[in-house]
Amino acid sequence: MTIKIYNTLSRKKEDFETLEPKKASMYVCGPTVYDKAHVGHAMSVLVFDIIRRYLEYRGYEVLHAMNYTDVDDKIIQRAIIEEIDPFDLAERYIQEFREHLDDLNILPATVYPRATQEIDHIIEMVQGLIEKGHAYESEGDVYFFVSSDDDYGKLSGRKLEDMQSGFRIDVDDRKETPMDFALWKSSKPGEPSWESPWGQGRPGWHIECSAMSYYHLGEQIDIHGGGNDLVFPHHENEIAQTESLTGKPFARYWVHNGMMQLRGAAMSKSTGNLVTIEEFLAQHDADILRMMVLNSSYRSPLKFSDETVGHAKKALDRLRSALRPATPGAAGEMPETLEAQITATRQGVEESMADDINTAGALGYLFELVRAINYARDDGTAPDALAEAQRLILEYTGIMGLKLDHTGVDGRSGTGEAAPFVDLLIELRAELRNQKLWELTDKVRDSLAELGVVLEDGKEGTTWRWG
RNA sequence: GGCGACGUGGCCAAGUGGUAAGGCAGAGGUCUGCAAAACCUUUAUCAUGGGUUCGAAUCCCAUCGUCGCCUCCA
Repeated sequence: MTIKIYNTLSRKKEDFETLEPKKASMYVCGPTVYDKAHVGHAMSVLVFDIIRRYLEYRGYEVLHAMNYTDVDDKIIQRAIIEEIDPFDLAERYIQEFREHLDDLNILPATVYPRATQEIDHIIEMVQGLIEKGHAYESEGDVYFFVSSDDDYGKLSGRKLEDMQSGFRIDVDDRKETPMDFALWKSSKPGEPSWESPWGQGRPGWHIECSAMSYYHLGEQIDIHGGGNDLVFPHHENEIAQTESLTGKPFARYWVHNGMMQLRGAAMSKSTGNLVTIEEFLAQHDADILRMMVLNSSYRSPLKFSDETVGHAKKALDRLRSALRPATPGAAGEMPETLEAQITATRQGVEESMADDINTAGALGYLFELVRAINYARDDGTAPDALAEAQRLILEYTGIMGLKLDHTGVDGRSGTGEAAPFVDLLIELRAELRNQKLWELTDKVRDSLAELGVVLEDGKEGTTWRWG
């Protein structure tokens, strides 16, 4: 089945065809590390993790690069305020981000390039652009000459004339034209800087990604991704730089995720409208955030609120409900409805995922299978006869990166070490039930519930799970 | 002001030409000491107004509204 993916460049879904068969190169713009990352960053990382997992499921070998911008104005500013070395500051947040990636069950990228470790490549690229007449040096800065790029604006759909007419009067004499952007910035005393043919300085924001993509993945790549707030100017400028140098199309598919919204506005570091990943994970299972992303379109805005978080949690519980074992002693055969639903789900999920990674559509089919499984269990279907459908749930949720095991808020996992104690309480409670001491019976259940343990009395006895 | 995206039931959200998936919440029921869970039944004509078409949530135009970008931001 052909994979279709939405390309920001063409504003259409396109058939996914890689430069090399069965190999996909993907460069995703990572964070600028000057502060704690928020769940919006996590969303972006999750989206591309899901895409990557899906491509691997479809047999692609994925070369995946995610960068850290570890030198820029914000980092320098922040370092001055905190009176620490900017490199230490960046390092601290990179380490923190790495831990988040791990907690969020993100597959490790092939490479994690950083601007400060690619200075030679960046300088080489800037020089190449100057030689080709696409950039010029001015008082120690180097600017990209936007007018030299005849298709500048093609990604964001802007025309140079429109932008310049609406542009504020820019009194920067160092630039030829107002839209020109810095490839290399001369440094002030005390700022991090590197030797260059144009004096001491540091790279501009956009060039680092062009350079890192070029040197780690090649002149041309299959997927270039990031949040849709990066379309302009960041990705527009990356295209301008790379294509002006190579004369070839840069990325085949430009993929952008929508913004996470909090209180009606995009989460943003600069406005402080955010929930950090740290705060989120202190209270919730990582699967919940992934579920929120999965249950909507990756390109649309995603609302973050107590309510939407709650929805995701419920949806996860529902998926897990399908994995509960068959009723003890059940020996029934697989009902036809379940068999039919397995086929329908398999087909539906495959079609949905191939259609621009439509995870929400795919989940719809999984939930239908959940219902069929639960129905079959109630109907007395034997464990073996449930197993195939349950395996399918695990297989597909696995492709989406869900774990479905329950890790409690404070790290207790699965049935874990608390199990013998809970079992003991259930045993005692069974005795109370026999004696019809309902008040005490209910008290045990309520008290356990407060500790996060949910008791459920069924025909074959009491079962429990983390709630 | 310019560019782009979007507007589906109480909430979240699929569906891009043939009479609306799924989740949550709600109502009724089965089961249960009660509850929970699970299961069954049930709840929409797709922002508004025009147009194209045998037929539109789905295409076109207009209006209203929301969001993003145009300065650093996933």
